[in-house]
Amino acid sequence: MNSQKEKYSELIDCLCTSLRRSARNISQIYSEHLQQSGEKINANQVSILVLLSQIEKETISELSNKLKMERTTLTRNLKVLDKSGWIKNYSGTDGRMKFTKLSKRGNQVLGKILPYWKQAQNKTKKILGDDLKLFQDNLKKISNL
Amino acid sequence: MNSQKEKYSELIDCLCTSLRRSARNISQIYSEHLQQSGEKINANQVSILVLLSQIEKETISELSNKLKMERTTLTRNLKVLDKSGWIKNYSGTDGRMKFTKLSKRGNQVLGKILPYWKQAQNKTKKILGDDLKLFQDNLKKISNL
DNA sequence: TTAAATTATGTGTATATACACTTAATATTT
DNA sequence: AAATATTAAGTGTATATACACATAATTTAA
Repeated sequence: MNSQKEKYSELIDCLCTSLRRSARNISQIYSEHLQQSGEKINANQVSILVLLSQIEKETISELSNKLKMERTTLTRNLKVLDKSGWIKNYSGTDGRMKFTKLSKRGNQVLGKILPYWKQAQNKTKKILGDDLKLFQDNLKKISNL
Repeated sequence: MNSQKEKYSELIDCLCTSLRRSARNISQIYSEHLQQSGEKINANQVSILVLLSQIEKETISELSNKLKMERTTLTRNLKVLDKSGWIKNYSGTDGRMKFTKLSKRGNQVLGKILPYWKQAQNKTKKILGDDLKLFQDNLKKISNL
């Protein structure tokens, strides 16, 4: 059945598949570099800590909006960060809300991994060369689809 | 501590984070379109079935190389496809190897989701416009980092 | 003010991902 | 041929992801 092969051949150039594949690989690259800091931390965890470093304290829902990450996914991700002592949780007047903040140790870890993150980022930028800005713009477009 | 905010501000433009975010979102888009076929299938599962449609039968290791997907990840992904009856497994003369092939039902499913996949793919292509080819090239570069 | 609707968050379940380790089979070495 | 090394695949564990559903607190409507 050679017709089958041709029937689905266009499905090979799937943009979703390509993006997932790239995300897998770049996650590996970044995480490998981060390992060299001696901290047991990965790229996804860093991205959340970085957001926390840029704000005072915010609710899970607000954070999930900014990260464009499903709220319940974030809940589970935060649990891991909490276990490592990198974040701190607070409650406010509204008993439903839960506020999250970067902890002192979380801040220290960010400082420690910074140079290794830079290495990974530079490595990636080098690959993209002049296409960097356009590439980032296109990623943003897809994130907002 | 405003200095902290500036100290890590460059970490916000993390290419890894952007790629992961885009991958999450595009996966949602594709999966939503695929749902409309009536089949309970997602974009990742399609990508594996598509690869299988292009080959005769291959070992897990060979498949994981072609997909650039960790072998043990693929093992688990194949288990899901097997449960749905979309693939078929064979053993060869070498008792260690396990060969996987698209099943008749798997082939049917691919035919059924094809138009919905096309919708998602066109939607994405439209967003990228003239940047499509360059974008794909850059994704490929990152996949091969 | 009590009932109903809304809101913020968490949990159950399933899939995706990857590393460390295990197991079984084949190939190589002695 | 038996011991050793290599190879192919699976399992344990942990994290990431997302949907459906549950729960608790607050707000709105009656």
